[in-house]
This record gives sequence, C-alpha cells and structure tokens, in this order.
Amino acid sequence: MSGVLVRDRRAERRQATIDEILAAAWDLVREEGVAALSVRGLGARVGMRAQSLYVYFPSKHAIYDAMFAQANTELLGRLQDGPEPGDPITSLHRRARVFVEFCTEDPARYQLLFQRTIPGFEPSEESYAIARQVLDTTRQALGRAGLTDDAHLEVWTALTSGLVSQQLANDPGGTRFVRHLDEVIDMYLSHIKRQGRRK
Amino acid sequence: MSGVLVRDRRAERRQATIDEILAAAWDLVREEGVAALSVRGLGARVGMRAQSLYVYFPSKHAIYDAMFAQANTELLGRLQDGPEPGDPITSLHRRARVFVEFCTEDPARYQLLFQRTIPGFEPSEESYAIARQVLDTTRQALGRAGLTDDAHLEVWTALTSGLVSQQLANDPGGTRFVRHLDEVIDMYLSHIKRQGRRK
DNA sequence: GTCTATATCCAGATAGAC
DNA sequence: GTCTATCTGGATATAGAC
Repeated sequence: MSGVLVRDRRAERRQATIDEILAAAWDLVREEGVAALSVRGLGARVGMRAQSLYVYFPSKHAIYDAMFAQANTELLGRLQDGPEPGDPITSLHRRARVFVEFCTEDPARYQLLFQRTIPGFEPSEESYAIARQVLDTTRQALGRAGLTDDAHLEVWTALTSGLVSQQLANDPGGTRFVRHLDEVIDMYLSHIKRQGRRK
Repeated sequence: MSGVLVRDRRAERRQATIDEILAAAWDLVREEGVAALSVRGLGARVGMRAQSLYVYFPSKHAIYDAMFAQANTELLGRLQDGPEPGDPITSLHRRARVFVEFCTEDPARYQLLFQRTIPGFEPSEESYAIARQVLDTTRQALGRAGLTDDAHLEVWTALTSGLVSQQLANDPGGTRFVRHLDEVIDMYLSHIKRQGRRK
C-alpha cells in the first residue's frame, strides 16, 4: 500500500490553485456575464498564461462544470443550514427566502445554474447529481407540508423561480417582484389546503 | 416635392432583402441559440459575404434589435388577434395561453425577448416601445378584471413567465409545467377576489 | 449592391522547452 | 508547473474595386 502519508502536500497545493482559479472565474462572470468567460481572460486574472490552465482543467466546459457543482453545493449548504423549523410551513417560507436570496445576489450564477443558455454546456453526471440533491430536499420539505405530488413540486418551483427571473430581468438589484414572495407562497398553500378539503 | 411615384421599387427590393436576412437569422438562432448568431454564418445563409450585410444593418446588435422588434410585434398581434371575449376572466386565460404558446414554441426567441443574456445587447428605444405596448395591453386586460395595482401586474407576469421559464429550462418541448397554467391563474384570481372581500 | 482584401482582435487548444 | 511558440479558426468591421 502507498498510503503512508496522511497529507499529500502536492495535492493540497494543486487543490488550492484550482480553488483560486474558480474564485477568479466567479469574479469574472459576475463582472462580464457567464458567456464572456474566456480561458485567456481567466488566465490573466490568476497571473498565468491561458495555456497553463489546461494543467488544472481539461477544457473550458470543465471549468463551467466545476462552477456548476460548486454553486449547487453552496446552495445545498445554505438550504440545510441552521435548525430545521418544527413547522413545515415556516420551513417552506424560509427555504424560499434562502433560494431567492441566493439567486438574486448573483445573476450570473443564476444563469449558469438554472437557465440553459450557455451554448454547448451540459453539466456532468456528478455535478448534476448535486443539483438533483437540491431538488430532492425541496421535494421532502414540500412533503412534510403535505404537498406530495409531482405537480406540487412543479408549481412550487415555477412560483419561486418566476418571481426570481422577473426580478433579475426587469429590476436587477431591486425587490419589485420578490417582495411578493410570502404572499404568493401563502396563496399557494391555502389553495392546496382548500383542494384537499374539497375531496 | 419628390413624391411623384407611389412605389419605390428600390426601397421595396431593399426591404425584401432585409426581411430575408431576418428570416435567416431566426432560422439560425433557433438551430444554434441566440448567442451563436454570427454575421459570417448569417451571410452564408443568405448567400452573401458577411461584409455585404453591413449594407443592410450597421452592426450585429442592429440585427438583434430588428429581431427584438419583429418578435414583439408578432406577439402584440397575436394577443390582439380575434374578437375580445366579453368576459375579462376568459380574456385573461386566453391571453396567458397565447403568451405561453408564443414563448414555448421558440426558446431562442424567448431568450432574446425576456432574458437579459446577450452580452452588450440592449434594445433601442423604438424597439423597446413595442415591448412596452405588449405590457400595456396586459395591464389593461388585468384592469378590466379588476386587477388595477402594479402589484397585480408584477405577480401576474411572474406566474406566467415562471411556468414558461421552468418549462423551457427543464422540459423543453413538453408540457410538465405549463399544463398548470389555468389552475395557477384561477388560483390567483380567486386569491385577489378573496382579498377584495376582506376589505 | 456585392465583391475582394484586409485590419484587428479574440477564441480554444496542443507541443515541447525549461 | 509554467512558459514560449504555434495551430486553427472564429469574430466584427472598414476600404475600395467593380
């Protein structure tokens, strides 16, 4: 066996560089938009020639993919952060608020994660698995509130992301649309409750 | 005065070429995505060198702008097409259906019109005026149903475009999200009605 | 009105020296 | 691990001949 050393200083150094590159990539897309990310520009940011980046990422799409995974991991963490409220309704409100905050604070990130707008980019299976985890926790949170159908999940995501996408497209940096979040959620929850009673 | 001739054959020919170029541009973005539109590729489509297109459009953004105007005009026409239903509620349902159909049948067009994702492109004042007209007719249609606040318009657009954007991003070509359109609209309308009664 | 020629610049990616 | 050098191909746009 080769596992004598617990730490691999080489691997650690490499990972640190990768993280640095990704951080620079986020800066870049926040400033110029996701579509504007270029290997050259990214290299310039981290003080390298563009070609040297290929030591860390095999292609530009691989960089997008790492960013996709990183952002989904961040979102998953935020959604699970803190104590779970006992009341499932409160929990849904809180999750929605976290989601909206996450999306509106970085439009470029939103574009990368939720709009299919980068030509030729599709997340890898591993990265997409994280996105699926996020959706699963949403499904579970809805389930605890008694919303167990696929239809519930579909409408729920449409309501929340509808407010977000309108906010980003028509009043970036403002609150004209997302300010209706709690009202829309309450409307939907009572709508479902009423439906249940009618059965 | 120079207006002796009623028809200007030269101008007609020119307009026909412009229309032909725009039609080719739509084909191209439908196939490759809005971001992939290039003057070279467009020239190849219409059987010209790229440089010749500059006789008809001063820049690539001008082409985007003409497409933006054209698509909004098309949408405006469809929304006003046919007899206005006497019942304002029926009218709202019909408008929403037309809008959803318009958006889902051409994702590239949706991206150009409603997502702010083309780097550096902003519609001209004239083109944007048409988009504002579309929104105005929506405002009026809501008004006839008693929804007269800005908040109503904001929530209304968030609901409809939320279903559309989820549809396009997660089930393009399908109906998993937009199938809930009528239910969501009815939910919102009764929500507003209930609010009115409570006052 | 379309062409050739050209300017300028940028992209992603690979080979191989050090 | 980073560099130089290079390949290949793309982009938008302008000048001027025909």
